[in-house]
Amino acid sequence: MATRRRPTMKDVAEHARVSLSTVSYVLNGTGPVAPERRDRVLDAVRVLEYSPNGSARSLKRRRASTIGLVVPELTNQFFAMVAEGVQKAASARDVLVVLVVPDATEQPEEKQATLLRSQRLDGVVYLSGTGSLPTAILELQRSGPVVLVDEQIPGFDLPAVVCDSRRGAREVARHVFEHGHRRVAVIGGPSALWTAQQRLAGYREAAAAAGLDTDEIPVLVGDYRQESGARLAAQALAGPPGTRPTALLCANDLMAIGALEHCKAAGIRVPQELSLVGFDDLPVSGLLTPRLTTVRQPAHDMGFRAATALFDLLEPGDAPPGGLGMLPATVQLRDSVAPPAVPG
Amino acid sequence: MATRRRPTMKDVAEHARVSLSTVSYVLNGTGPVAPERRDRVLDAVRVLEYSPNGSARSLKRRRASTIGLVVPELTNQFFAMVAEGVQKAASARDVLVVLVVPDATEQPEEKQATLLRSQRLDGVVYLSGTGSLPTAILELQRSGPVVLVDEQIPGFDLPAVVCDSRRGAREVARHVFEHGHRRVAVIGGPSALWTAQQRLAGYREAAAAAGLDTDEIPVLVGDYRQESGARLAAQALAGPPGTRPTALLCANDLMAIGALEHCKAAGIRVPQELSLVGFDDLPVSGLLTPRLTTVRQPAHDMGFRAATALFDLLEPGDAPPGGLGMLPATVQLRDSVAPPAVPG
DNA sequence: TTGTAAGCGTTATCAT
DNA sequence: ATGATAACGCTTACAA
Repeated sequence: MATRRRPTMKDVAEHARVSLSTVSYVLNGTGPVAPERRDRVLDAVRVLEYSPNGSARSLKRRRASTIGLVVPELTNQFFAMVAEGVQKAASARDVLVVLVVPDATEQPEEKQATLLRSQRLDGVVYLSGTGSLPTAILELQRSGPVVLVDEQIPGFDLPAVVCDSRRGAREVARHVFEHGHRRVAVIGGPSALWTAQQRLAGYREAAAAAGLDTDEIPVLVGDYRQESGARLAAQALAGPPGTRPTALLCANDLMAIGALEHCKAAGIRVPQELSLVGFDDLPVSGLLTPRLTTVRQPAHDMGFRAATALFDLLEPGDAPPGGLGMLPATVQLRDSVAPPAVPG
Repeated sequence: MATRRRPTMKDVAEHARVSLSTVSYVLNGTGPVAPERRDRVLDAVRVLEYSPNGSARSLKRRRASTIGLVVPELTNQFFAMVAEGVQKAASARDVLVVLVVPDATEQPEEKQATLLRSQRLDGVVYLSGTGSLPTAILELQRSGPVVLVDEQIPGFDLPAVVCDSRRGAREVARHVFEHGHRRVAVIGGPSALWTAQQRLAGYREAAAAAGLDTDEIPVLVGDYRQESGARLAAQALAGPPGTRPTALLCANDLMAIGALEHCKAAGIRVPQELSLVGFDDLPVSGLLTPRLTTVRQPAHDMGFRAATALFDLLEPGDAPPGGLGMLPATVQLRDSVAPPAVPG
């Protein structure tokens, strides 16, 4: 059987015995069309199973109705939740979402910028997540609208949707100090990342409020991945029980999970011998033993808002591009924090 | 500042003082161009920061260099892993991946088919995952190439990448029976799904081999979600300890996790009082207490292969479209299985 | 080796 | 209310 050519508007026009423009008017609801003729067109569309060619539309309209979503990985559930939020907002507007996962093995920024410049993407929701230099984002931003999620660049105020990491970190740390911990260590995120800085600042504020010397608190720098959590926990807990930290403040759940795994392997009981807190509230965190005390980020909502902000940027006049305030990060009290074995 | 129009090939041609086609030849490596002129073109491209308009290309080439990935949700890590595999294969070919997450609240099949027909997508990798009628997929398939993942439609042999669920299920169940369990219950997946059927069949084979009457084994039908696992576990374990099952065969990890949560809440110790197995080997499963005995599906690889198969379908002649054999599913022995408290 | 010109399938402007 | 017709930016015969 010969595979038939897909019908074009021309075919529809001929079938309905009207002109090309009439078909276009009907399809887009622009321009007036006599009821009888519009029915003929609609019929033809149905009969021929016509559907408009997206590439031609994009070319003519100068808009792809597609946005990009840059995430470092999908298996991190936080990113997955953000992605679902983005997808939901886009779907409501009949906009496609292209998944961009920068290959770790290459310099991805140039490729992304090219992609954005190629007009196949109208804009980008960007979640650097791990590492990635701020300057690269600035470069990207020259090619088209970019909205940052879970990230911010202090000097330049790019649109960004973040939550109040500093406050969340401060509160969860306060909870730890209120249990009487005095020797704590921080397992932080990549120091280039805004979230890592904010969380560290939050921890320090809480420590200061608890009367500790913040300079005395060891800060081990991880990369937000589970493995680094395990490795750094091992490092932090190397000393004898009497001198090592009684609590670990982990800048995200993944590293807290790594730390917890280390403790299990090393026979350190949590929370009896060591208290542990994370950040993100991944779905898994409530399933661990002990259930992890952490800070919830409204991931889905963040993604949704970021996409919404991007759309506002793309069609000015619709709504003010503002409104990307700071979302709340809420402490989830669970079982991984207890008073230190030896108070003081 | 006035925002400057993006450069087109025409601009490049003028800047380089060559014709349009010469630029095209250089950019696509088609047609011979004198070294000196090619440099002029490349220079112009750099100076003007030109990058080709993707929509125009797609229109002319009749190919969007974009595929769709249909997944029910991203927060399920199995799907996320598949997605990463798809993304990786696509990225290697400079093909974009559009994320399609069917909204549960509407009939998505028609929308997807329209999308595929609109030529914005060259093909689709389809993971129904939960529910979704096979017939809908057949309909979709009329609009363009579709490769199924983790799913199969018995009658019609659509290209599909699956792993050997039946064998995996049989082996993990055998492991349970070898511990001496006689009273077991199955928490199965949606009966319309191939994977659910296969796993159930595997469990039954193992039961038969262990000398049990397969008709005696209660099968509770879940939906592959955590909540249904919890609910069905409660139902299965409602009886007194002497008569209720001593082991639960769960058709996926999510339901096993739900079952485990129920047991914790109900004070049933796993594996001492109840053995539990899952299927999928989600990253979280090894972090649970007890660590979940389950069957690993090579999710990433499945996604990668599915995408690869789709590309083969799209450019015939490159490689034979075959090769989507059945991948192995391997049992992961961990801590959630133990002999029943009261043997026999 | 280089250039001209005819589409690709839409949308939008302008007459009618 | 309807219909020619000119773009949109690119690829590709075909001509030179």
